[in-house]
Amino acid sequence: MLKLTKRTEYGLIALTHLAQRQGEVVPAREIGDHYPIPRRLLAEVLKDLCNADLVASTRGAHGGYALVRPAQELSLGEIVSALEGAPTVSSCGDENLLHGENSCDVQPICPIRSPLVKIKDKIWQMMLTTSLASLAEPHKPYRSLASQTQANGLVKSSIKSP
Amino acid sequence: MLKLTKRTEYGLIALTHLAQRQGEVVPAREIGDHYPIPRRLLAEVLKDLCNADLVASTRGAHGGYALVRPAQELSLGEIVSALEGAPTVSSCGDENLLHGENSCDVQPICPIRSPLVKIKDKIWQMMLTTSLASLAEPHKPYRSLASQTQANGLVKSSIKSP
DNA sequence: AATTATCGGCACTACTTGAGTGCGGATTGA
DNA sequence: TCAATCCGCACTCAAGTAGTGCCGATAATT
Repeated sequence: MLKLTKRTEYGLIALTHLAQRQGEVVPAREIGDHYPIPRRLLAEVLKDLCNADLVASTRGAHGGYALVRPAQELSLGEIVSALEGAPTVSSCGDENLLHGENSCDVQPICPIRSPLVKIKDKIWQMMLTTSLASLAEPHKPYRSLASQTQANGLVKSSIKSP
Repeated sequence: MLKLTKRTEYGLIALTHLAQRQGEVVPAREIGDHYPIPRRLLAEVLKDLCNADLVASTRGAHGGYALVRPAQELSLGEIVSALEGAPTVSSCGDENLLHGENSCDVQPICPIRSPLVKIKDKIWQMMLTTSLASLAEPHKPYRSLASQTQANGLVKSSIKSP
Protein backbone atom coordinates (compact mmCIF):
# COMPACT_ATOMS: atom_id res chain seq x y z
CA MET A 1 0.00 0.00 0.00
CA LEU A 2 2.85 2.37 -0.76
CA LYS A 3 4.40 2.31 2.64
CA LEU A 4 7.74 1.37 4.01
CA THR A 5 7.99 -1.71 6.17
CA LYS A 6 8.75 -1.92 9.86
CA ARG A 7 12.13 -3.28 8.91
CA THR A 8 12.95 0.00 7.23
CA GLU A 9 11.55 1.94 10.14
CA TYR A 10 13.71 0.02 12.57
CA GLY A 11 16.66 0.31 10.24
CA LEU A 12 16.33 4.07 10.15
CA ILE A 13 16.14 4.19 13.92
CA ALA A 14 19.25 2.06 14.23
CA LEU A 15 21.18 4.00 11.61
CA THR A 16 20.22 7.30 13.17
CA HIS A 17 21.47 6.02 16.49
CA LEU A 18 24.71 4.83 14.95
CA ALA A 19 25.12 8.16 13.22
CA GLN A 20 25.08 9.92 16.57
CA ARG A 21 28.14 7.91 17.61
CA GLN A 22 29.80 7.96 14.29
CA GLY A 23 32.67 5.53 13.97
CA GLU A 24 32.07 3.89 17.32
CA VAL A 25 31.14 0.24 17.59
CA VAL A 26 27.71 0.03 19.20
CA PRO A 27 26.13 -3.27 20.23
CA ALA A 28 22.61 -3.98 19.01
CA ARG A 29 21.63 -4.35 22.62
CA GLU A 30 22.23 -0.68 23.27
CA ILE A 31 19.99 0.33 20.40
CA GLY A 32 17.32 -2.06 21.56
CA ASP A 33 17.48 -0.59 25.04
CA HIS A 34 16.73 2.90 23.76
CA TYR A 35 13.68 2.22 21.63
CA PRO A 36 10.64 -0.01 21.93
CA ILE A 37 11.74 -2.32 19.14
CA PRO A 38 11.65 -6.12 19.30
CA ARG A 39 15.31 -6.93 19.88
CA ARG A 40 15.25 -10.01 17.77
CA LEU A 41 13.89 -8.12 14.78
CA LEU A 42 16.39 -5.33 15.25
CA ALA A 43 19.15 -7.89 15.02
CA GLU A 44 17.63 -9.18 11.81
CA VAL A 45 17.58 -5.71 10.34
CA LEU A 46 21.14 -4.93 11.37
CA LYS A 47 22.25 -8.16 9.78
CA ASP A 48 20.70 -7.06 6.48
CA LEU A 49 22.31 -3.66 6.72
CA CYS A 50 25.59 -5.40 7.32
CA ASN A 51 25.14 -7.63 4.28
CA ALA A 52 24.48 -4.51 2.21
CA ASP A 53 27.72 -2.98 3.52
CA LEU A 54 26.00 -0.03 5.08
CA VAL A 55 27.27 -0.96 8.51
CA ALA A 56 30.23 -3.04 9.65
CA SER A 57 29.95 -5.66 12.34
CA THR A 58 32.42 -6.69 15.00
CA ARG A 59 31.87 -10.02 16.68
CA GLY A 60 32.60 -11.20 20.17
CA ALA A 61 32.35 -9.37 23.46
CA HIS A 62 32.50 -5.60 23.02
CA GLY A 63 31.35 -6.22 19.49
CA GLY A 64 28.60 -4.41 17.66
CA TYR A 65 27.89 -2.34 14.61
CA ALA A 66 29.26 0.88 13.21
CA LEU A 67 28.41 3.08 10.26
CA VAL A 68 30.71 2.51 7.33
CA ARG A 69 30.18 5.98 5.89
CA PRO A 70 29.09 9.26 7.46
CA ALA A 71 25.34 9.89 7.47
CA GLN A 72 25.69 12.60 4.86
CA GLU A 73 26.82 10.03 2.34
CA LEU A 74 24.15 7.47 3.11
CA SER A 75 21.11 7.78 0.90
CA LEU A 76 17.62 6.76 1.86
CA GLY A 77 17.55 4.80 -1.36
CA GLU A 78 20.42 2.62 -0.29
CA ILE A 79 18.80 1.91 3.04
CA VAL A 80 15.47 1.01 1.51
CA SER A 81 17.19 -1.13 -1.10
CA ALA A 82 19.02 -3.04 1.58
CA LEU A 83 15.96 -3.69 3.71
CA GLU A 84 13.15 -4.24 1.26
CA GLY A 85 14.57 -4.10 -2.23
CA ALA A 86 14.53 -1.24 -4.69
CA PRO A 87 11.13 0.42 -4.79
CA THR A 88 8.82 -0.77 -7.51
CA VAL A 89 5.54 0.87 -8.24
CA SER A 90 3.63 -2.00 -9.77
CA SER A 91 4.13 -5.12 -11.78
CA CYS A 92 5.40 -3.20 -14.77
CA GLY A 93 7.98 -1.25 -12.81
CA ASP A 94 9.65 -4.36 -11.53
CA GLU A 95 13.21 -5.39 -12.04
CA ASN A 96 12.08 -6.59 -15.42
CA LEU A 97 12.92 -3.13 -16.61
CA LEU A 98 16.42 -3.33 -15.25
CA HIS A 99 17.15 -6.30 -17.45
CA GLY A 100 16.08 -5.21 -20.84
CA GLU A 101 13.01 -3.05 -21.11
CA ASN A 102 10.49 -5.75 -21.87
CA SER A 103 8.90 -8.87 -20.33
CA CYS A 104 6.05 -6.79 -19.00
CA ASP A 105 3.05 -9.05 -18.65
CA VAL A 106 0.75 -6.35 -19.96
CA GLN A 107 3.00 -5.89 -22.90
CA PRO A 108 1.62 -4.97 -26.26
CA ILE A 109 -0.96 -2.34 -25.40
CA CYS A 110 -0.10 -1.01 -21.98
CA PRO A 111 -0.60 2.76 -21.94
CA ILE A 112 0.20 2.76 -18.28
CA ARG A 113 3.64 1.25 -18.27
CA SER A 114 5.40 4.50 -18.98
CA PRO A 115 3.40 6.39 -16.34
CA LEU A 116 4.16 3.77 -13.73
CA VAL A 117 7.82 3.97 -14.53
CA LYS A 118 7.66 7.72 -14.21
CA ILE A 119 6.14 7.47 -10.76
CA LYS A 120 8.69 4.93 -9.68
CA ASP A 121 11.52 7.06 -11.01
CA LYS A 122 10.27 10.10 -9.17
CA ILE A 123 10.13 8.28 -5.87
CA TRP A 124 13.46 6.64 -6.49
CA GLN A 125 15.13 9.91 -7.45
CA MET A 126 13.86 11.45 -4.25
CA MET A 127 15.26 8.59 -2.22
CA LEU A 128 18.62 8.61 -3.87
CA THR A 129 19.00 12.33 -3.31
CA THR A 130 17.90 12.22 0.32
CA SER A 131 20.65 11.47 2.81
CA LEU A 132 20.21 9.89 6.19
CA ALA A 133 21.68 13.05 7.68
CA SER A 134 19.03 15.25 6.10
CA LEU A 135 16.32 13.03 7.50
CA ALA A 136 17.78 13.10 10.97
CA GLU A 137 18.27 16.88 11.10
CA PRO A 138 15.01 18.25 12.42
CA HIS A 139 15.05 21.73 10.90
CA LYS A 140 16.19 21.00 7.40
CA PRO A 141 13.78 22.41 4.81
CA TYR A 142 12.58 20.11 2.09
CA ARG A 143 10.22 22.33 0.21
CA SER A 144 11.71 21.91 -3.24
CA LEU A 145 8.53 20.28 -4.48
CA ALA A 146 5.97 22.33 -2.59
CA SER A 147 6.23 25.24 -4.99
CA GLN A 148 5.07 23.23 -7.98
CA THR A 149 1.47 23.70 -9.03
CA GLN A 150 0.86 21.39 -11.98
CA ALA A 151 -2.48 20.16 -10.69
CA ASN A 152 -4.53 22.08 -8.19
CA GLY A 153 -7.81 22.16 -6.35
CA LEU A 154 -7.04 18.76 -4.92
CA VAL A 155 -7.28 16.78 -1.71
CA LYS A 156 -10.92 17.29 -1.01
CA SER A 157 -12.83 14.67 0.90
CA SER A 158 -11.45 11.95 -1.28
CA ILE A 159 -9.21 10.47 1.39
CA LYS A 160 -10.40 6.94 1.84
CA SER A 161 -10.72 5.87 5.44
CA PRO A 162 -9.06 2.56 6.26
CA MET B 1 7.04 -2.81 0.04
CA LEU B 2 6.60 0.73 -1.26
CA LYS B 3 4.74 -0.11 -4.40
CA LEU B 4 1.37 0.76 -5.79
CA THR B 5 -1.21 -1.98 -6.00
CA LYS B 6 -2.73 -3.55 -9.08
CA ARG B 7 -5.89 -1.68 -8.27
CA THR B 8 -4.06 1.59 -8.83
CA GLU B 9 -2.43 0.26 -11.94
CA TYR B 10 -5.78 -0.76 -13.38
CA GLY B 11 -7.30 2.50 -12.24
CA LEU B 12 -4.65 4.47 -14.10
CA ILE B 13 -5.25 2.42 -17.21
CA ALA B 14 -8.97 3.03 -17.00
CA LEU B 15 -8.62 6.72 -16.30
CA THR B 16 -6.16 7.15 -19.13
CA HIS B 17 -8.61 5.45 -21.41
CA LEU B 18 -11.46 7.66 -20.22
CA ALA B 19 -9.26 10.72 -20.66
CA GLN B 20 -8.85 9.90 -24.32
CA ARG B 21 -12.63 10.14 -24.76
CA GLN B 22 -13.11 13.01 -22.44
CA GLY B 23 -16.72 13.63 -21.48
CA GLU B 24 -18.03 10.53 -23.22
CA VAL B 25 -19.72 7.74 -21.30
CA VAL B 26 -17.65 4.60 -21.76
CA PRO B 27 -18.79 1.19 -20.51
CA ALA B 28 -16.36 -0.80 -18.38
CA ARG B 29 -16.63 -3.54 -20.94
CA GLU B 30 -14.91 -1.43 -23.57
CA ILE B 31 -11.97 -0.76 -21.28
CA GLY B 32 -11.75 -4.41 -20.39
CA ASP B 33 -11.68 -5.31 -24.07
CA HIS B 34 -8.65 -3.15 -24.72
CA TYR B 35 -6.33 -4.32 -21.98
CA PRO B 36 -5.54 -7.67 -20.38
CA ILE B 37 -7.21 -6.80 -17.10
CA PRO B 38 -9.55 -9.11 -15.19
CA ARG B 39 -12.92 -7.55 -16.00
CA ARG B 40 -14.37 -8.21 -12.62
CA LEU B 41 -11.51 -6.41 -10.90
CA LEU B 42 -11.72 -3.51 -13.28
CA ALA B 43 -15.35 -3.08 -12.31
CA GLU B 44 -14.33 -3.06 -8.67
CA VAL B 45 -11.79 -0.36 -9.32
CA LEU B 46 -14.18 1.79 -11.32
CA LYS B 47 -16.70 1.52 -8.53
CA ASP B 48 -14.13 2.91 -6.09
CA LEU B 49 -13.23 5.72 -8.45
CA CYS B 50 -16.92 6.48 -8.70
CA ASN B 51 -17.32 6.55 -4.93
CA ALA B 52 -14.43 8.99 -4.76
CA ASP B 53 -16.15 11.21 -7.31
CA LEU B 54 -13.33 10.97 -9.81
CA VAL B 55 -15.62 9.43 -12.41
CA ALA B 56 -19.38 9.53 -12.84
CA SER B 57 -21.42 6.44 -13.57
CA THR B 58 -24.49 6.01 -15.74
CA ARG B 59 -26.58 2.90 -15.20
CA GLY B 60 -28.63 0.86 -17.56
CA ALA B 61 -28.02 -0.01 -21.17
CA HIS B 62 -25.63 2.42 -22.86
CA GLY B 63 -24.39 3.22 -19.40
CA GLY B 64 -20.79 3.47 -18.34
CA TYR B 65 -18.27 5.82 -16.78
CA ALA B 66 -16.96 9.24 -17.64
CA LEU B 67 -14.29 11.49 -16.23
CA VAL B 68 -15.71 14.18 -14.00
CA ARG B 69 -12.81 16.57 -14.55
CA PRO B 70 -10.26 16.90 -17.34
CA ALA B 71 -7.09 14.88 -16.89
CA GLN B 72 -5.06 18.00 -16.27
CA GLU B 73 -6.99 18.61 -13.07
CA LEU B 74 -6.79 15.05 -11.78
CA SER B 75 -3.87 14.47 -9.47
CA LEU B 76 -2.12 11.18 -8.98
CA GLY B 77 -2.62 11.73 -5.28
CA GLU B 78 -6.38 11.74 -5.62
CA ILE B 79 -6.33 8.56 -7.63
CA VAL B 80 -4.09 6.75 -5.18
CA SER B 81 -6.17 8.00 -2.27
CA ALA B 82 -9.31 6.68 -3.85
CA LEU B 83 -7.89 3.26 -4.62
CA GLU B 84 -5.63 2.45 -1.72
CA GLY B 85 -5.87 5.27 0.78
CA ALA B 86 -3.47 8.14 1.31
CA PRO B 87 0.12 6.97 1.25
CA THR B 88 1.66 6.24 4.61
CA VAL B 89 5.28 5.41 5.03
CA SER B 90 5.21 3.42 8.22
CA SER B 91 3.26 3.01 11.43
CA CYS B 92 4.21 6.46 12.61
CA GLY B 93 3.08 8.18 9.44
CA ASP B 94 -0.39 6.79 9.66
CA GLU B 95 -3.63 8.64 9.90
CA ASN B 96 -2.76 9.15 13.53
CA LEU B 97 -1.02 12.25 12.37
CA LEU B 98 -4.12 13.56 10.69
CA HIS B 99 -5.99 13.51 13.95
CA GLY B 100 -3.76 15.36 16.29
CA GLU B 101 -0.06 14.79 15.94
CA ASN B 102 0.34 12.12 18.61
CA SER B 103 -0.77 8.54 19.43
CA CYS B 104 2.36 7.17 17.83
CA ASP B 105 3.08 3.79 19.36
CA VAL B 106 6.79 4.56 19.51
CA GLN B 107 6.01 7.79 21.17
CA PRO B 108 8.34 9.27 23.72
CA ILE B 109 11.74 8.65 22.19
CA CYS B 110 11.21 8.15 18.50
CA PRO B 111 13.99 9.89 16.59
CA ILE B 112 12.59 8.46 13.42
CA ARG B 113 9.08 9.78 13.47
CA SER B 114 9.97 13.10 11.96
CA PRO B 115 12.08 11.49 9.22
CA LEU B 116 9.29 9.12 8.30
CA VAL B 117 6.86 11.99 8.07
CA LYS B 118 9.32 13.82 5.86
CA ILE B 119 9.52 10.88 3.48
CA LYS B 120 5.77 10.51 3.38
CA ASP B 121 5.34 14.22 2.74
CA LYS B 122 7.82 14.17 -0.10
CA ILE B 123 6.04 11.32 -1.84
CA TRP B 124 2.68 12.85 -1.16
CA GLN B 125 3.75 16.24 -2.45
CA MET B 126 4.96 14.63 -5.63
CA MET B 127 1.68 12.84 -6.11
CA LEU B 128 -0.44 15.88 -5.47
CA THR B 129 1.51 17.90 -7.98
CA THR B 130 1.46 15.23 -10.67
CA SER B 131 -1.58 15.25 -12.91
CA LEU B 132 -3.01 12.30 -14.76
CA ALA B 133 -2.40 14.22 -17.96
CA SER B 134 1.32 14.62 -17.26
CA LEU B 135 1.59 10.88 -16.67
CA ALA B 136 -0.19 10.02 -19.86
CA GLU B 137 1.81 12.34 -22.07
CA PRO B 138 4.81 10.36 -23.19
CA HIS B 139 7.30 13.15 -23.79
CA LYS B 140 6.74 15.32 -20.78
CA PRO B 141 9.97 15.98 -18.89
CA TYR B 142 9.96 15.38 -15.16
CA ARG B 143 13.52 16.13 -14.24
CA SER B 144 12.91 18.65 -11.50
CA LEU B 145 14.45 16.33 -8.95
CA ALA B 146 17.24 14.86 -11.02
CA SER B 147 19.40 17.95 -10.64
CA GLN B 148 19.63 17.66 -6.89
CA THR B 149 22.84 16.25 -5.48
CA GLN B 150 22.45 16.06 -1.71
CA ALA B 151 23.90 12.60 -1.41
CA ASN B 152 26.10 11.05 -4.02
CA GLY B 153 28.23 8.06 -4.80
CA LEU B 154 25.19 5.87 -4.41
CA VAL B 155 23.48 2.91 -6.01
CA LYS B 156 26.37 0.57 -6.01
CA SER B 157 25.78 -3.14 -5.78
CA SER B 158 23.46 -2.68 -2.85
CA ILE B 159 20.32 -3.51 -4.75
CA LYS B 160 18.88 -6.51 -3.01
CA SER B 161 17.71 -9.22 -5.32
CA PRO B 162 14.17 -10.39 -4.67
C1' DA C 1 40.34 -22.90 30.43
C1' DA C 2 35.87 -21.28 31.56
C1' DT C 3 32.69 -17.63 31.20
C1' DT C 4 30.17 -14.16 29.11
C1' DA C 5 28.63 -11.01 25.61
C1' DT C 6 28.15 -10.44 21.20
C1' DC C 7 27.04 -11.47 16.08
C1' DG C 8 25.39 -15.17 12.51
C1' DG C 9 22.19 -18.34 10.37
C1' DC C 10 18.23 -21.34 9.85
C1' DA C 11 13.45 -22.17 10.18
C1' DC C 12 9.08 -21.51 11.90
C1' DT C 13 4.26 -19.52 13.16
C1' DA C 14 0.68 -16.03 12.98
C1' DC C 15 -1.22 -12.22 10.86
C1' DT C 16 -2.35 -8.88 7.27
C1' DT C 17 -2.93 -7.52 2.73
C1' DG C 18 -3.61 -8.11 -2.15
C1' DA C 19 -5.49 -10.42 -6.30
C1' DG C 20 -9.11 -12.36 -8.18
C1' DT C 21 -13.91 -14.53 -8.49
C1' DG C 22 -19.20 -15.60 -7.95
C1' DC C 23 -23.67 -14.43 -7.70
C1' DG C 24 -27.73 -12.11 -7.75
C1' DG C 25 -30.08 -7.58 -7.76
C1' DA C 26 -31.22 -2.81 -9.63
C1' DT C 27 -31.50 0.35 -13.49
C1' DT C 28 -32.36 1.76 -18.14
C1' DG C 29 -32.75 1.68 -23.24
C1' DA C 30 -34.44 -1.05 -27.28
C1' DT D 1 -39.98 -8.38 -22.30
C1' DC D 2 -35.13 -8.53 -23.05
C1' DA D 3 -30.48 -7.31 -22.92
C1' DA D 4 -26.72 -4.48 -21.34
C1' DT D 5 -25.04 -2.14 -17.90
C1' DC D 6 -23.82 -0.70 -13.03
C1' DC D 7 -24.16 -2.14 -7.82
C1' DG D 8 -23.15 -4.70 -3.56
C1' DC D 9 -21.87 -8.46 -0.62
C1' DA D 10 -18.82 -12.06 0.55
C1' DC D 11 -15.58 -15.41 -0.38
C1' DT D 12 -11.08 -18.05 -1.59
C1' DC D 13 -6.24 -18.21 -2.45
C1' DA D 14 -1.60 -16.57 -2.52
C1' DA D 15 2.05 -13.62 -0.94
C1' DG D 16 4.27 -10.68 2.02
C1' DT D 17 5.20 -8.82 6.96
C1' DA D 18 5.94 -9.08 11.84
C1' DG D 19 7.84 -11.47 15.16
C1' DT D 20 10.09 -15.53 17.65
C1' DG D 21 13.22 -19.68 18.96
C1' DC D 22 17.27 -22.00 18.95
C1' DC D 23 21.93 -22.90 18.62
C1' DG D 24 26.51 -22.14 16.79
C1' DA D 25 30.71 -19.00 16.06
C1' DT D 26 33.65 -15.43 17.72
C1' DA D 27 36.27 -12.84 20.97
C1' DA D 28 37.25 -10.27 25.33
C1' DT D 29 37.47 -11.01 30.28
C1' DT D 30 38.38 -13.55 34.32
